[in-house]
This record gives sequence, structure tokens and C-alpha cells, in this order.
Amino acid sequence: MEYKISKNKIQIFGKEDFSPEHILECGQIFSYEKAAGGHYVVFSTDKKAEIFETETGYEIVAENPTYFESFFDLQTDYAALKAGLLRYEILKEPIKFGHGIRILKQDLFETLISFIVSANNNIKRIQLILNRMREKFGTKMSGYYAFPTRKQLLAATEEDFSALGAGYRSKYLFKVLRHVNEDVLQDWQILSTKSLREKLISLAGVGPKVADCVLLFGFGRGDVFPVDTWIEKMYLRFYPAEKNLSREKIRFNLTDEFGLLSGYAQQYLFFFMRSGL
DNA sequence: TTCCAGGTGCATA
DNA sequence: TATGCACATGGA
Repeated sequence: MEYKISKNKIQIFGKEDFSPEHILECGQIFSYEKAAGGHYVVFSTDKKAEIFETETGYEIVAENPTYFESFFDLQTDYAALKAGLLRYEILKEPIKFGHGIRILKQDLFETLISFIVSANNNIKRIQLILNRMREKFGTKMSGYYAFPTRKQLLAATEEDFSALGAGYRSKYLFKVLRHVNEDVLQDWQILSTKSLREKLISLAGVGPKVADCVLLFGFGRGDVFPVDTWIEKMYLRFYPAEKNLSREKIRFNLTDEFGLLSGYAQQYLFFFMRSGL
């Protein structure tokens, strides 16, 4: 996909491999909104990007275009990725439906905190809780709030998180903030997916599913397949012969089948299942 | 009222 | 190793 970076924007040429709606509504990110004009606004750490549709594609307007070049994974050739995925029969319809999905490369700390909140929760409420967290603890920018840093969140008590609506996950947040910081997470970049996964699962409130989401949406590891309630439904639908498998077994089978493309396959299937088709 | 949502931790066998 | 249950919260 062709794109061009200038001082305060990125021009995307073509719409087939970049769909703001599909990228943002496919459940990998919670901090975005649809503005009054109909365009999307995305928030990541202390940064903001606005995405406008043009005749030939899209424009990402931001103060830090190179940050969002990486964030939107623009250097990866999704046409080639999709060509690889289309070898799988069950992905044909989901890919057609979710064309233009890209896996975001999100901030590690923000992704970890966000997906701890996501456990056994629904997307609307996750967004609500995270927005409250920004407003309560994050730095005020012009017109929005930055995602709070670890240092800012260390000031929060368990009761503070409960007041945001985090429920029983409040104690997990409180604990995790005292076990990792942004630098530790960066240091983990060099680890293999397997060791990194073990590190993440050792954290409070992080099990197999949350770890896989952080691995995929933060660390950019394509060789994981997060299994949640929607993927369980998907599995029942597309592999009806295999019933009553544990999530661990489902995860094993799917990563075995899709290998390094697991994460990408997962996003198309997740988005497709949630659409109700 | 019960079920469900991008599940995890913990006790038990 | 695997199974079962509790856990906050709010919308359907």
C-alpha cells in the first residue's frame, strides 16, 4: 500500500488495505471515538490522530506522523498477508468482510493495562472505564487526556480503580503497577514469544487470553491466537466436530493451524463473529 | 431475573 | 493436570 508522510500528516493511497472503521472497531483498541463530522479520532499514550477519508484514500492528521506510521503498521504489506490467509477456506468470508483491518502496534504499558480491564468485560464498558482513567489520572492535553503513565497510576488506590468501575480487576491493576514499569516491558521485547508469554502470565490479572492480546497488539507477535468467548463461538461454528474443548486446547489447535499468521487470522475471525453474520 | 461480556485466581482432586 | 466456582458491573 502506498503512503506518503509529511510534517503533520500521512496520506494513504487506496482503501482496500486500510479501513479506519475496521481497524478501530475490531476490538484491538479501546481509545478512539467517532467525531461529529463522521471521521475517527484515535488516542495512544499522549498522542492523538484524526483520520479523514479522501477521494483516493485516507489522511492521518497528527503531530507525530512517524509514530502513527508504526502504530498503523503501514510498512507491512497486508495484501501479501491476506493472500497467504486466503489459502484457508474459513477465512475467505471474514477477510472479505473485514478488509482493511490492520494489527496496530500499540504502546506496551497502555495495552497491558487496557487488556487487564478487558477481562470478562464488554467493549463499551472497557472504553468507559479507560476513558475515566484518562480523565482522572492522565495529563490534560489540548482537547483530550493522555493515557496515564505508570507513575501517575501509582498514585491510585484500589478504591480509586473501583470508583472508575473496574470492579474486581482493581486489585490486579494495583498489583501490576507495582511489578512492572514501561522500561521493563521494553526490555521484554527481545524475549521469545514463549518466554514473554510466561512473563506476562505471571502478572496479576493476566492469563492466557490477556497475555496473547498484549503479545499481539503491543509486542507485534503474530504467532499467538487470543481465545475469548467470541473465538469459542467461532470454533464451535467452524469446527463443529470438535466439541467441549478447553480454551487451552482450542488455542493450541488454532496456533498449530495458522502458525505465524495466527494473530491476523484471529482478528478477521473475531471481527466477523462479532458482526453477527 | 438471568445471562453475558475480548477471563483470571484459587481451591480441590 | 483439569475442573469448578467466585468475582464487579451494567446492558440486553
